[in-house]
Order: sequence, then structure tokens, then C-alpha cells
Amino acid sequence: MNDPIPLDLVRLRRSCAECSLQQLCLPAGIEGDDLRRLEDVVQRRRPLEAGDRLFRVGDALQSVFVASEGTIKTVGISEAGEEHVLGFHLPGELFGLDAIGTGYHRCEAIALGKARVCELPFNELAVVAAQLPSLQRQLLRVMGQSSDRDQDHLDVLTRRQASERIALFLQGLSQRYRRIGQPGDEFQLPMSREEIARHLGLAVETVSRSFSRLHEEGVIAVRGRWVHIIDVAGLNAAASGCEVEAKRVEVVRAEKARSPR
Amino acid sequence: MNDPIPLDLVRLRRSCAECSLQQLCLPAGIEGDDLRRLEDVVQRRRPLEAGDRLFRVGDALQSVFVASEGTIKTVGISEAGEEHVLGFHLPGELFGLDAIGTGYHRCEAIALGKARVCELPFNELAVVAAQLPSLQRQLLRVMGQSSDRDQDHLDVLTRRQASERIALFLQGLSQRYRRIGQPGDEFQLPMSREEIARHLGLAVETVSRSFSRLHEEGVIAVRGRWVHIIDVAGLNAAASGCEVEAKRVEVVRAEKARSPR
DNA sequence: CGTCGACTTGACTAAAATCAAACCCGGTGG
DNA sequence: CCACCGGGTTTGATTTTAGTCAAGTCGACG
Repeated sequence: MNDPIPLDLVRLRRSCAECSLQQLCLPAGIEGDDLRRLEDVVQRRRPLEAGDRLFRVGDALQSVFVASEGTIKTVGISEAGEEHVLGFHLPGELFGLDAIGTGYHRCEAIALGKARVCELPFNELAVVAAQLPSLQRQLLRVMGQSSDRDQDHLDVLTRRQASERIALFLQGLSQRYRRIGQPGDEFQLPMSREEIARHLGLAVETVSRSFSRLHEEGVIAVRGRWVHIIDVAGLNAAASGCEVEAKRVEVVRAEKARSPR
Repeated sequence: MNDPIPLDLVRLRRSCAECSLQQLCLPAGIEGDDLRRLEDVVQRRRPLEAGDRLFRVGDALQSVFVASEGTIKTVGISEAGEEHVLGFHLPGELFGLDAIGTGYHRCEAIALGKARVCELPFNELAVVAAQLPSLQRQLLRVMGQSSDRDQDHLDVLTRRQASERIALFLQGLSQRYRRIGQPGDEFQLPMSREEIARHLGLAVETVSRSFSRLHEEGVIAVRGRWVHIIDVAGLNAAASGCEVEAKRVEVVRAEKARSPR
């Protein structure tokens, strides 16, 4: 609605050197002059509001992005017009690489809530990377990490049990939150059930039911978008498909004890 | 069993400049001296036999690879010990990038039959790429294409209907065969049903049944690993989930007409 | 307080997994 | 030459699971 308040402007100008994500992001391991040259490439952006788009399908590659606050989702659109969520990008995570192969974006990037990103014009980045071996190495590494997240997603999607997918999804989020210094056992989901469903290839109802079941089993506590991971071992078990059965039997038994008949 | 015959040795030595895949592979758009410098990095390999492994989970990143003849599969292994097939790599396709993020391979690469690959020691490649902007650009592009294939795979896995997954899988293979100058409408599958199943997140039986159904519908002809795509439009329809219904109804009707009662 | 959207829950249905049994085909050895 | 394996593959019957449709419930917000 109104212009960014002064504080925002200050943060907007904040350099990579001062950024709390520095060690997780592209600048990791880059120092001195090299870091300053990288900073010249990085454009900091005005805050994004929920639903704001950074790029759309078919847009020519201009920049790649790093989330710096909030969460961005990337969404692919099938010919039938169905959307599926390719990834959720937390602070420090690079995205927008999908355009590198063809030169055009294959998906679109949308802010899930108030968010902020750093934009890196790709051509400039490539030029500077060619000049700075440390940056080239780091760029490749960060690109690789981005592929690793895609791989993890793939891993999740090959699981047949909905409960496994949900458990793995939560585990993954948990780890990623810890990585950025936030509690991994208690957090607010930045995305809706619908978005989780379209990320995991499930129906919304199935997502909801899986959450409920994990809750009943005492593995997690959920209330709306608030999640608390109570039993890490239990979540691991659920993620690998085994022992969940035993757990459930236990719960059912407890239930029967409470209300015989 | 016995040593490679002389012909093989000749092919082994063949340079990128003489390679039929040149325009599809890393050297595309690289010429003269630059090409010679790239060739210095590329190591050509002895032929691989079915089941030969190029790297295993946990191996440190040494090289990335390009298939040059035959097909290589990459296989990820879940904690539970289940294998799932991450990708099939046809001639001209780069793989082994999975180690770039962490420095260690997350999957293993196995030849599906007699095959041949070009090996590119990653560090050398990175050094040369830093010196040759054309190679750096091309390397990024080829890496992007590799991600694009992963993305396509992901696309396939989010489809709920088994028939859609199979149809998309066949479409994808068809395109990729055409790309390397082989007929896209008639080919031998280099992989088993089991491997297809583990690639698509389905049971073997489901894969088999889906093939059979597409066959009955007259969309494709299958006999063992031999596949002939008869009705491209039909395959497209099956891939996007719609109209298959109509097709099937038709077939059922025809069936009834043939054997009333 | 009412309304709207997001989420949950239940009943039913459709689809794929599973279990089990044949089948096909290339290779082996009698 | 043919009988007999044994793998990969197909097919059938049954069970399990998630999808679908339809009601609710919850919670934020005007």
C-alpha cells in the first residue's frame, strides 16, 4: 500500500557482507575484493507481497534469485492447465535455474507471503564467475544444492504411501529451517494444504488426513499451519514406511481401552 | 572377455570433432583451439558391459560423464534399501552432476547393456571452463538441460494415472531418440519393465498392464522390449489423461461387437 | 454476528498394489 | 532335436489405498 518505511530501505541496501545468510548463500567462502565484485551484481529488491510473481512460464532468462526473507514457490503448469508446485524456496536458497537449459523459464515463481529476494542478473553473474574461480566454484556448488533439493523432491514423489511423503516433507522442511538458524522442531508452514498437496502429488484431503494421523499417533502436533515435531524417531519411521503400522495398532488399542465397545 | 578389437581402439581415440554427437553434446558451438582444449579434458573409456558401475553412492566427485553409446541408468537408494531409477541417459546426455552440491555422489550409475561413455574430470573441466567463456556457457547450458530432464521426470511422477506416466515416458524417450537421429516411432527399450516401474514409481504389473492397454487401444504396438508408436495423437491424449476414456469405451464397444455375450 | 475461505472429516468409489499363477522365449543340456 | 529350465513378462483375482464427492468445522476479518 504505502512506500517501504526507512528501515526497509536500510535493509534493502544491506550488503552481502552484512547478510545473516552469508555463510549459506552464494558469498560463502568468498572474501575481500571478490565479495565486493559479487555484491555489484546482486540487486536487492523491494519487498514482495503474497502472490507477487518474479517470473512466468516462457519469460526469457534474466536473473536467478535467492530468497532472503519469506518463502517463494515455483509452480509448473501442465498442458492441461494443472499447476504443480515444484519447490518451496526458503531464505538462502537459489531458484530460477530452470531457464538455464533453454534460456526460457519453464515455471513461475510466486511469493507465498511477504517476502524478499536478491536478484542476480544471470549474464553479469556468469561474467564475474568466469573471472573469479572462487565464485565459479561456489556458483556450481549452490546450483548443485538446488538440484539436490529437486532430487529430494523426486525421492519423496516415488514413495507410494501418502504418509511417507508427508513425513519426508516435514523432515526436509525441518532440516532446512535448522540450516537457517530457526527451530527445526516447531514452525509455521508458509504454504497451504492445497500447495502441499500439489507439491507431493496428493489430494488435499489426503494431506489433511495424513497430518491428522501423525497427530493422533503423537508423532507431531498440528494446528492449522503451526507444526511441532514431537517424536523425531517416529517421524523417521513414518518416512521410511515401516513401524508406522505398529504405532497405529497401538493407538487403536488405546482407543479401544478408552471407549470399550 | 577378450581385449577390445582394433576397431574399438580407433573409436576410443576418436576426437570430439569427429563425434557424431558433437552438435548435441558439450562441444556444440565450440570451435578451433577451444575445442582442442576441451578434447584434452575428455577421456574416452573402454566399453562397458551390462551392469558395470561408473560410480556408487558416497563416491567423491571425480568426473561427470556423457553417454556416447548405449544407455546408462542412475539409481538412488533409499534408507530402506529400495532402489529407484532416477534417470536413463542416452547418447549425448550428461550425468553425474548429482555430486556437485555436496562433492559426493548421491546415486550410482550402471550400464544397461553394452555401452560407452566419455569421462570429464570435473576439476579440469571447471578450470578450462573458467578460461573459455564459450565452454562455460555451454557447460551451464548442458547442466541446465540435465536439470530439464529431471524436471520432466518430476512432471511425470506427479501424474496420478499410471497410463499417463507410461505415455509421457514413451513420448519423452521418443523425442530423445529423434534428437540423436534415431527413429522416434520405433525402438528397442534398453531397460526392463522392472526398471521402468522403479523409474515411474509404479509396480511392475501396473507398467505391464498399461503397455497392454495402450496396445489394445491401437496407440502403440509392443512386443517385449520392442515398441512401435502408431498413433501419436492417441499417445498425446493418453499423456494428458483425457480422451483415453473415450478410446477405451470405443475398444470395449468393438469387443462386444466381436463377441456378443 | 455473519461470511468466506481454508481445513477437516466421513462415506463411497476408483485405481493401483499385492498375491498368485501362467506364459513366452532364449539358452542349456540330455 | 527336443525337453527343460529360469528370467522377465503378462494376466487374473483380491485387497489396500488414495481420490472423489459432500458435509461439516474452524478461524480470521469485516
